[in-house]
Amino acid sequence: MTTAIDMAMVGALIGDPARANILNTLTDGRAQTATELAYAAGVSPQTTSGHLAKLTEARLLAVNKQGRHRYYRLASPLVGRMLEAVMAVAAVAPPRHRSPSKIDDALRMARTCYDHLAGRLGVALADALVAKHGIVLGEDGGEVTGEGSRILAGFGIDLAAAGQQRRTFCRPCIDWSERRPHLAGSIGAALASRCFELGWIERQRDSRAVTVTKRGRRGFANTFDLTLP
Amino acid sequence: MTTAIDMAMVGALIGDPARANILNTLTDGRAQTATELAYAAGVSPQTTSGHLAKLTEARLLAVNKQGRHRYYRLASPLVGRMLEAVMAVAAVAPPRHRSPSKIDDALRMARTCYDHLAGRLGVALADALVAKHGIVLGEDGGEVTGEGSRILAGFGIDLAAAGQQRRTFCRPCIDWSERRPHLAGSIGAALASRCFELGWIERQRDSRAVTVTKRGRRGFANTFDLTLP
DNA sequence: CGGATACTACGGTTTCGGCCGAACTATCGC
DNA sequence: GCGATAGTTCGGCCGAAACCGTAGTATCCG
Repeated sequence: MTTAIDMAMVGALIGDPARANILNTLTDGRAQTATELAYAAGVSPQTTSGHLAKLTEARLLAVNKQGRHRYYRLASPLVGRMLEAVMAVAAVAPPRHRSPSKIDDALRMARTCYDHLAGRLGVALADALVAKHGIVLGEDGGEVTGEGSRILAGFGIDLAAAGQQRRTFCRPCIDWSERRPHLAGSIGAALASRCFELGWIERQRDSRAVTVTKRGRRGFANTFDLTLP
Repeated sequence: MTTAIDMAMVGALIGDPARANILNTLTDGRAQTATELAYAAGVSPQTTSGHLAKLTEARLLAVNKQGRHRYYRLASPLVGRMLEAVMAVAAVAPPRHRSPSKIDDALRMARTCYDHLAGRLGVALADALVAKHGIVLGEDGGEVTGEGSRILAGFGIDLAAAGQQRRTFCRPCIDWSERRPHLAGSIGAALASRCFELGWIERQRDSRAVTVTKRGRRGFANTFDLTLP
């Protein structure tokens, strides 16, 4: 069964703590330099370099050379979805001593996950859309209703423009901090980018966390009946 | 980042060749005894026992004790989806010496993947439904059209009964042998079980492969305009 | 009860791979 | 050109874990 060997190879790549840290920090979709990743991984630059070489050779990462910097990023959305899936299992799997306080509060509140929103904000947004009957979410799929299209159009997301042939899809993604699904897929991505565009949320420096602005707080309340703590 | 450690733990579990073999043979959704898995893993029963214990403790597998046998199976669909995702990137990732002939022809032709159909049959079925405009498939989502509901109903799948509140969803799943999406999700599962029910396909002993019966060949041709080699 | 089968527990060996220190190459700013 | 920064390569050390042989427990069958 030659295919299982390939699976093992990918698993082993994820299976090292340093590499897992690297992959984890790259799940926000942005590219990072080798040095930044070394800091995130908690190992020396030399060691990090080796890890990055392996990950790149295996096509999990891609590199952009820019002057003396090398920007690493996830090679494809496929890799991002795989990491999501692994995280989902990891969140449920171990009965181990998990100290919930260890998870950064800001991250737990709101963060980006490749191209969409996660954390309490992401989950709350999904819940709000479900409550308004704008979307229907199941275990392994989701659907935008007619009402949902209307809501999203009102929010400034043009579903038709998003592609006549390439449909805009709605995919649930299990949130590892909240253990409940949030919105991924093209709908999730469109929602997130529209929120950035409106200035409702802003990326934090050196973190996957995002902060909800004052305007965003009002906006989420008005548009989605969503009250954030 | 305590969460990356959990991810690494899961990755390390997948990352051993013996364990990868075990997980891979369990992706067909059936339960297997420790001895059968030892054979599949290619290591001694003692070693296998240790691996199974680790996988079970991490909640990737679940056990059913029956007499002196222990039946191991994937602990949840979540684990199945994770393995699908890992396989998908493993299939794309390595430029390594991959000998395509090594993949068993029967497996390549048709097999089960947790609860749905994969291989050429699975991909062809998905293609046929797309061609008939019964479903729309994108990278990370799918949708059943009105025409699709009609086709499926004619095939004996009652979408309404499948759940009023729990909608029947359509999810693409990248096939590692064909490198193209086939149908997963509740639609994929319903299709597969209906095919078994009609006697169109049959499980092979000691393999994840399935064979298309004579009746199945006619049925696929008549119902889905699908000609199999 | 007694032998056979299914599985698990323990101990010792060996290999694999992560890690860092030191040294090397490439780019930037001056 | 020169020093500084970003990044990689090399070599040696060391710990974790996979593996099997042996031995032990549970279950089936006659």
